[in-house]
Amino acid sequence: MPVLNSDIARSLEKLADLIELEGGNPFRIRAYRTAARVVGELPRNVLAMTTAGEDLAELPGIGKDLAGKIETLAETGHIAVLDEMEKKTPPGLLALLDVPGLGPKRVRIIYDHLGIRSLSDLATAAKSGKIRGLPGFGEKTEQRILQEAEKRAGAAARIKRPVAEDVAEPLLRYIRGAEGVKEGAIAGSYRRRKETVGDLDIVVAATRGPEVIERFVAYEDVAQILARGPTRSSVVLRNGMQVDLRVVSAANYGAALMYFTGSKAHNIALRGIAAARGLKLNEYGLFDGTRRVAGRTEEEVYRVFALPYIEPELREDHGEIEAARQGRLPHLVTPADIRGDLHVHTSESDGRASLSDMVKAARTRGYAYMAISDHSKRVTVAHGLDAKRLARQSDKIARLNETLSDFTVLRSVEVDILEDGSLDLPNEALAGLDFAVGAIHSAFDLPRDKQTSRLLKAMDNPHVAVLAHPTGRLIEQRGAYDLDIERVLAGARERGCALEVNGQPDRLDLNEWHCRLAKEMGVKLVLSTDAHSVAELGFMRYAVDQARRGWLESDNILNTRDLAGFRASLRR
DNA sequence: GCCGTTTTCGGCCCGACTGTTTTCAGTCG
Repeated sequence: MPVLNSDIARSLEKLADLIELEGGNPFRIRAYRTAARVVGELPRNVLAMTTAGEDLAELPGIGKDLAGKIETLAETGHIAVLDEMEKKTPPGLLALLDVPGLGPKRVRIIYDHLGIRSLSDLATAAKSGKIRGLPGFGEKTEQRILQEAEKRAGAAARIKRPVAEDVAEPLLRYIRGAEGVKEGAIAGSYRRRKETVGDLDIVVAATRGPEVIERFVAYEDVAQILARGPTRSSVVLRNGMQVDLRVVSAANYGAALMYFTGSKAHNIALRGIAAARGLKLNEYGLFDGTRRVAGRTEEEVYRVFALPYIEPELREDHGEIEAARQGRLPHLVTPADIRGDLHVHTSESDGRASLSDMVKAARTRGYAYMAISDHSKRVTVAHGLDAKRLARQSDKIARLNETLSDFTVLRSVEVDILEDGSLDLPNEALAGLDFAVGAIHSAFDLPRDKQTSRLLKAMDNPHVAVLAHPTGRLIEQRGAYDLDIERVLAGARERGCALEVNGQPDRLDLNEWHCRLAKEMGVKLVLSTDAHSVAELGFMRYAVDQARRGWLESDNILNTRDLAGFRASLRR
């Protein structure tokens, strides 16, 4: 099995944990963690990069030493220093670090004094009251540890956007109802519009902090209060989500919003800029000594740095600061730019709404066009269409179009790509359509070469104008199928085939990195919902989010064009 | 271990909350 970037990142992270347990140099530890993050976020496989002769030491935060270690990890999956440290440390000890409230220092103390080396050891010791006597520990800490150890800490999965929104928006409205609240927002990865959210960070500008906190912890959905101070509080909701609230004054609001929007890496980079100018940036503002020079709005802070406003979706320390400095930040696509949906199902296959209902809903959304792309026959569970039924649907669409003056229904199909790369419908059937969307729904586990060729071969067919959910991943459920994404992207560009950014919250496929890579390579993209109901047409927003995180501009996306422009840009 | 608009050595982001202390370390974000 090839060593994935995520494997390398995990090894580096583990090494950092182990060094921390040993009480090693905190800055060395940070260097390993930074490197883990950088490698984990790389769009391309490390081995592919080094094979192509690229120097890893040119990556930010990675020097000569780490470049060597990373390369060794990529080639062998091992490095000596990690193997040695793992031998010295009981394997269960690292799991203790995942217990909230236990950091390296306390784990060390527990291990040194009591010989505890696993979660179950920990729970037993806590139950028999052995923890409370340790230096720096007390009764409360012991109780908390017991609770967390029994809960098997750190198991909380990340939450997908629709669920997060259902929880977050009512809660924010509730908090804003507190007296003296001037402004409020959900910050964190939620505001950066990441595909999943770990917890919620809420920032509020208010005159009286304690009253806002009081209202917050009294929210009916709160199951547990983790912390409550005059300006800050954390709770766990009944569904297990953690929510952190921070109350600041209106004069600090911009700085606080910025601070809690993150990402952490973006913030650290900004603070570096501040330090270089003799300034200090924190959640209360940007300071020159004790004098506040900015902080009411985010724009103000960026302005002092001589930077344009950086959209939250870009704040990942993935080059956005450099781009801002050079005045080449992308002009990100917005929902209003989208003129039509290109991947929509009806009750003819596995959709839940009729053709006319879907069309009506699309017109209500202000679209100029929409492509109907039901499944093809191979996908039997979805009642996929054969050539005959597809032709009948085309006729129906043609008749429907005659009744519409300001809207066009395009004839398409989500044609199944078979294991050998051939298509599930004959060319004659596809020729009667405006275009076809190709997609894989079977044989996910082909070896990389075969899977890649399969997709390339499917795109050889000139009717296939769009490749839907190109990597097949399902968030938190199933990884992408093994494929050479760069070959697929290059192949799509050569053939003039567009790749889809699928807005289903379980898919969001292509992902943000692929979007960015596609843009750099000049591959055309489309944003689609893959809607199976009227409501799911709203998933366009998630596709736009993903596109924005991938630095896409409306020019990179075909369905931002009017119908004539869109038709002209489709491959022939 | 990384890095350079003071620097190739000496720094490295910063503050709130908790629980344990009796002035602060540890943890978290």
